Amino acid sequence: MDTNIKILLAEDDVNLGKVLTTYLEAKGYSVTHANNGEVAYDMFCASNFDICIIDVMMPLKDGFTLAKEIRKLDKHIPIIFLTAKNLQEDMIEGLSIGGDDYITKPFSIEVLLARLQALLRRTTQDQDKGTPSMIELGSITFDVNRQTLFIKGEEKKLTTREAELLIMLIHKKNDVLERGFALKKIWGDDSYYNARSMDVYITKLRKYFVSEPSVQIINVHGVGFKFVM
Amino acid sequence: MDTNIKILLAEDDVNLGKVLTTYLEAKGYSVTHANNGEVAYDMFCASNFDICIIDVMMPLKDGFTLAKEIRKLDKHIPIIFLTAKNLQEDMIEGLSIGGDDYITKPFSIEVLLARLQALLRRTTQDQDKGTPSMIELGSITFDVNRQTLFIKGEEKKLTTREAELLIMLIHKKNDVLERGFALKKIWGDDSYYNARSMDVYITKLRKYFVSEPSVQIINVHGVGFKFVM
DNA sequence: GCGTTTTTGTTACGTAATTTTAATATTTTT
DNA sequence: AAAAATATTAAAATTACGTAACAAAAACGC
Repeated sequence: MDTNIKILLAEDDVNLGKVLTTYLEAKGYSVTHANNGEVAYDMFCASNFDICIIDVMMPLKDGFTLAKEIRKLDKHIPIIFLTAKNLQEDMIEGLSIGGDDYITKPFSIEVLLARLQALLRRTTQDQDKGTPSMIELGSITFDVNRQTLFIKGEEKKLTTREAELLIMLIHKKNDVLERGFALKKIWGDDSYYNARSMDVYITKLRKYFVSEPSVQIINVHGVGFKFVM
Repeated sequence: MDTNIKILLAEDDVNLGKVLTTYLEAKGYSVTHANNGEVAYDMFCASNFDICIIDVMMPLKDGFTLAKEIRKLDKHIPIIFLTAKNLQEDMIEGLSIGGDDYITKPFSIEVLLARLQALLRRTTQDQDKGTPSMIELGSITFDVNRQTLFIKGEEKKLTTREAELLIMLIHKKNDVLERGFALKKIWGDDSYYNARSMDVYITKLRKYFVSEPSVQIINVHGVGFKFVM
């Protein structure tokens, strides 16, 4: 799981609440379970959640009222409604007061998870980070995004093919990158000529690393190549 | 209605397609209706939509395949699936390949509208947050609305084409913008001469960023261009 | 409307990337 | 050790990209 997503679960059915909590926690989420709408509201105020799952019919404060109050405090937080009622008017009301999704009971727990993930995917847009762009290869640095090697201060731009192949080799560092696998991934099929083409690129990559003997691309006869360092 | 939201509707059932189109247009949306997956894909490439509503079972190209292809070109566009199947596995698959919602037939048209609005509310909101008028590109600022770059205090007004291309590149930041895709979107078709024209504009954009080496427009041979920063 | 400016499109050609070819070398199998 | 399979390398051929210079079209001011 990403960075410990915090879920507020408002559900008065003790059984269902426990099942959901256990399941979601097993999936790596941090779950706070409230047994009624008022407690849920207090908990919402007391802490920072990433998403709310709210049962519509609850004692003391129903789910719609709770959702409206939460929306007043936070216009952006994702809200999923759970409900035993399958009335279309209720669904429309739930969505129109600011809910993002509306799941009717009985529902499969996997479906809830799928909808939860779909919603989180959309709301937590952190796609900027995620790919460590810089990789240290001994004294040589490889900027993956820029397809560039920095060799003793010198900047060497790689071609697309060179970069693709190097990424695959590094991904299998100290382990064999199989010929056929790399060929299919990069060249689309493992024909004779593509295999020779790959050989050409192996040669080119080796030349870039002559100044760094701790890095080597060694051949494993009949199998593929191994990037060792 | 906001600013004329454009919907791509991929639905092979002619009747349902017409009903939905009429209804959504009456609600102020602009609807483009495709009768099968292949036509839908072509239409997606040919213009700019705000949301896609995709039937899962369609001739020539099924909805899941279509959605995957669309997701490859645009990571952010909201997608709602429609389907006659009520299989949980299909719903989970649909959501996990990048769908935002999954509605099973028969459905009430009001429910579709409510879910559509809930999703648009979230995505247009996020867009406002995620794509502000001013975009910082290293030391250079790009005013999207005014199509202007601010380079070391100097104001450089971009032409429409330059701005269109730059916006598409930024939208795919650190990822490949496919040649054919950009050509169809901006130039209408991906003929040889339009491709050369695109090259010319890439050259122009690169010149604007010479003073900011952390920003680069890298060619991915045979595929397209990557705006990295 | 008319000339000017700006923007966009076209063309030609140089450069670079990739694939194909071929000659040679190495490793494995028999 | 010979034969077969596989690998290395340079170089030629092919394909894709980059850019300058020019042409056409659209937008603008008068």
